Amino acid sequence: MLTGLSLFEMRVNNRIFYLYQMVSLTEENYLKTLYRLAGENQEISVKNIAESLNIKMPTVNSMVKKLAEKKFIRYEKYKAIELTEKGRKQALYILRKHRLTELFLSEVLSLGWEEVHDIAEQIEHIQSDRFFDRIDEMLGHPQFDPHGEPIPDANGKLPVYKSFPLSDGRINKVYKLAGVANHDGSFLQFLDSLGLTLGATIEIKEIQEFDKSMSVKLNNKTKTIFSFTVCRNLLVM
Amino acid sequence: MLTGLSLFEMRVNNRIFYLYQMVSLTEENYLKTLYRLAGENQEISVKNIAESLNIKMPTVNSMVKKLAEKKFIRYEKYKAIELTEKGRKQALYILRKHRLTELFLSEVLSLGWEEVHDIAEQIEHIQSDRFFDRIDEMLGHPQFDPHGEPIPDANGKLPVYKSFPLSDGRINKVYKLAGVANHDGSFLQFLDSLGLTLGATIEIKEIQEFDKSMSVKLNNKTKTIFSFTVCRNLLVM
DNA sequence: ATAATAAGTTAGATTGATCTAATAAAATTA
DNA sequence: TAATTTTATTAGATCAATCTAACTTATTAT
Repeated sequence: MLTGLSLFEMRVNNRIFYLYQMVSLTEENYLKTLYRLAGENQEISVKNIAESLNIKMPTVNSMVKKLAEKKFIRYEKYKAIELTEKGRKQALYILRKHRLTELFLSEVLSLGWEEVHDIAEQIEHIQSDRFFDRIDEMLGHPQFDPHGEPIPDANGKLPVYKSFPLSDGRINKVYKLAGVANHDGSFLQFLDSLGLTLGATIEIKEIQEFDKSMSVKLNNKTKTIFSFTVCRNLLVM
Repeated sequence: MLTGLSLFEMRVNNRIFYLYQMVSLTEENYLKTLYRLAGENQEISVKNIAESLNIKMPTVNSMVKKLAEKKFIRYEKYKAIELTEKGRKQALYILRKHRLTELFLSEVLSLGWEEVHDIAEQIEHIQSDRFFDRIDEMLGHPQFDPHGEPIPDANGKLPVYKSFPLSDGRINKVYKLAGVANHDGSFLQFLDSLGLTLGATIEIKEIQEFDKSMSVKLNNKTKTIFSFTVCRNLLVM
């Protein structure tokens, strides 16, 4: 079934033509998966795609050839797959629709966050910019969903995260390390020894009233305790 | 693509089993069309279906066989096609989703009534009773859409029209002739001469203050003027 | 470095929804 | 009623998305 459209640039005799190209529901789902894998720093391989979409490798193989023909990805036999700018844009377009829908279902229709995903998986393929723009408006052009995931804007631009000190964080929330406020060697060494690199996750488990120290879980593995000073110097988002 | 589910009754060894049967998006669209044709008192023929759905007759022919196997319709070669009770229920289920969606898009998302249909055609196939029940709730369980079309309830029951005299109607609304309060031959002849049969549409264009006469448009074609007496005797819904 | 294992590819089949061309039945007109 | 026209059906092709089985290339382990 054909669902989406993609703006397609074509050069003939040195002149540029723009035309809309149909994108099937299946293709949209592949692009979404490719984008997600790339974001998770996983290799975009035939195997990974097949597992993500729960289909067999030969199916992925032929689809990947089609997506390459349509210039959504770069693909050479036996090599790793890469999204092109066009593919990334298309993926972000769907992602926008998905996240706006989730937020809408949750905020406006008061559906539970757990049931919202499956419905959004269906609605994200609806072809109507007006529909999603209205939802976007109604929600006040949100930049992040309740999981802290960024919502691309109408031009496919991702909002920039604004980081803040971990000490401003809330209990039971998961943050990502975005930077440090203190660049002393000893502090950086301390982080190193805990395996805390940029992008590492920090979950706040407990906060002590008396000294504002925090019990945290790092990268969903190591548990430890951070003093208020440490918390103030860790910039997260 | 599989979208909907249909409750299916099966008898084995005199025992009844219920199971859910998949209904494809295409099948849903056929059922909708069949129901509409039946409602318009058009013959449900291969040709009519083909024209409605803008596909070729042989395609319809094979689909019709499949729908018959699934017990959504009764079909015999060269004979007229009939919806079964199961088919009718399924059609009403989709119709409900369609009309609730239209109303929702118009009332809640403030989309124009003209742009609402195409979006609803897509959303009606979303598989989530929770989603549509929420919308239904939010709209206060509406029984009719802005065109006066009935919205089936969650059990597939159509609301009963309550007819009222056209003289109680409002400007710019479209009504359907449901009966007459005066059965005099001359009155009926008058209606006849205007091509006003049961189900004919009457749109109120203007209402004169001084004598309550109405400028109306009949069947979206003929324009004329009805006296208050005529309006009082036309029962519409 | 070679053997074993994992990942990727090709070939060919299947299913659902569609088509065209050819044929058959039903309805209409002369 | 016979001829003509309309409608319905059958047969066979195509296309997208999927599969299994068999084969090839790349990676890993011994």
